[in-house]
Amino acid sequence: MVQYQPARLDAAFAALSDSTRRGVLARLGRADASITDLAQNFQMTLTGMKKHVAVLEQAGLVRTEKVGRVRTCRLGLRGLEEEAAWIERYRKIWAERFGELDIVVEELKQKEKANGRKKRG
Amino acid sequence: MVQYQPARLDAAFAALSDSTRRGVLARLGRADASITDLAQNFQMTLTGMKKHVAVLEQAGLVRTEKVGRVRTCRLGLRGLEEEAAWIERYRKIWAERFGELDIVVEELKQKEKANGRKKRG
DNA sequence: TATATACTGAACCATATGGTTCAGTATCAG
DNA sequence: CTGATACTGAACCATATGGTTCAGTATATA
Repeated sequence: MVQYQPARLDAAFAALSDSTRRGVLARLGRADASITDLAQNFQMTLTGMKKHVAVLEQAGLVRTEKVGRVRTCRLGLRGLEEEAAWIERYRKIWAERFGELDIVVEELKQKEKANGRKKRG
Repeated sequence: MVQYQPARLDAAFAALSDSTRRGVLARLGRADASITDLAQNFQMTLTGMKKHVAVLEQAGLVRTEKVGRVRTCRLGLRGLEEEAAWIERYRKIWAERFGELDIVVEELKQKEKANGRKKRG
C-alpha cells in the first residue's frame, strides 16, 4: 500500500500547476542548466526564475548545486511516484464509478493481448 | 501524440494541490454528495466547501446539479488522462536521465512478459 | 586592480487562495 | 403563512504566488 503524505503531494501538485515550472522540468530532462540559462529560456528575470526553481526544489523535483558563481539545476532525486500513484488510483475509481471502462481497457489492452487467450480458452 | 493544454493542466494540478479537494474527489468516488454532506465531512462552512467544489468544477473534475434546494456533486465527465500522461512522460524522462530504469522497468514488466519474446528471438 | 558575470535578498505590487461571517434567497414541511 | 433547511454572494482577512526592480555579494577575467 502506498502511503500518501499530504504535504508532499500538496507541494508537488502545486509545483506542477505552473506551465513555466513544467517547462523547466522538461528542459532539465534534456540537460542540466544554470539559473541564467533557464531565465533566458523562459524570458524571465533571474530573480523570477530563482523563485520557480526554489518551488521545484522544495517539492523535491529539482536539486541544485552552486559551484563558483554558477548554480546548476538538475532533476531531483525523486520521481513522481506518489503523484502517479494518486492519479492512477483516482482514474480507477473514476472508471469504476462510471462503468465507462474505456480508459482502463485502453491501458490494459497490451496486457490483454498477451494474457487474454487464457481467459478466452 | 497527446496535446497538452497548459491552462487545463494548470487548473487540474492546482485543484489537486489541496488535500481537502483530493479528499472530496475520493469521497465522490464512493458516492455523490451535497455541499452540506461534504462540508460536514471535512468540517468546514458551506461557503468554504462551495469554493472548493467550484475549483474542482472549473478544472472539470467535478460536476454539480441543483435540484430543489440541494446541489448534488458528482465526479466530472473527464478523468485525469492528460495529467496522467504528463506525469508518465516526466517519469520516463527522469528514469532515462538517471539511468535508474527501475521505475519504467517495473511498469513495463507485464507488457514485456508478453511481448518480450519477439525481440529476444 | 577594474570590470563583467551570476546570483541573491529585500521590498514592492497585483492578484489568488483558503478560510471566515453575515445577510440574503429559494425551497420544503407543516 | 411559518419556520427550518440548503445554498449563495458579498465582504473581509491573512497569507501565498508570480512577477518585478534595485542594491548588494561573490567570482571570474583582463
